[in-house]
Amino acid sequence: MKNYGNYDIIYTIVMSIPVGKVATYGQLADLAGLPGRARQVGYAMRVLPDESTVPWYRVVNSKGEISRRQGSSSESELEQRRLLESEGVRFNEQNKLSLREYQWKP
DNA sequence: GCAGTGACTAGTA
DNA sequence: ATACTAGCCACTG
Repeated sequence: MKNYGNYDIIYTIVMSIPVGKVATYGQLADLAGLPGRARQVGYAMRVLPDESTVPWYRVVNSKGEISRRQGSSSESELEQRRLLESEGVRFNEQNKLSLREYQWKP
């Protein structure tokens, strides 16, 4: 089995995001001691197994939008939005959320 | 080993 | 508001 690098640090930080809050890929990279490596955070989320308890859906991009996987249907995107809305996060008419309002500030 | 890819981002136009 | 760029670097074939 592959190691996929050591993403445990990233997963640990993601699991500490409070309910109803979000974090950006770049923010998580900084917190994990990997400044400028937001793409690695994205990869860490991509390889998460479905049965994982890591709240991947609380991770959004720097514009407050939900980032799309390659070739994804709109369903996974809607699922993420639905999970966030179930925690009280509200999206505007442009399918964006307010980082000023919801971004986690550790 | 090398080139292409990408749940990213800050900058520029 | 959109579009393109450079920088980023683990992973893949």
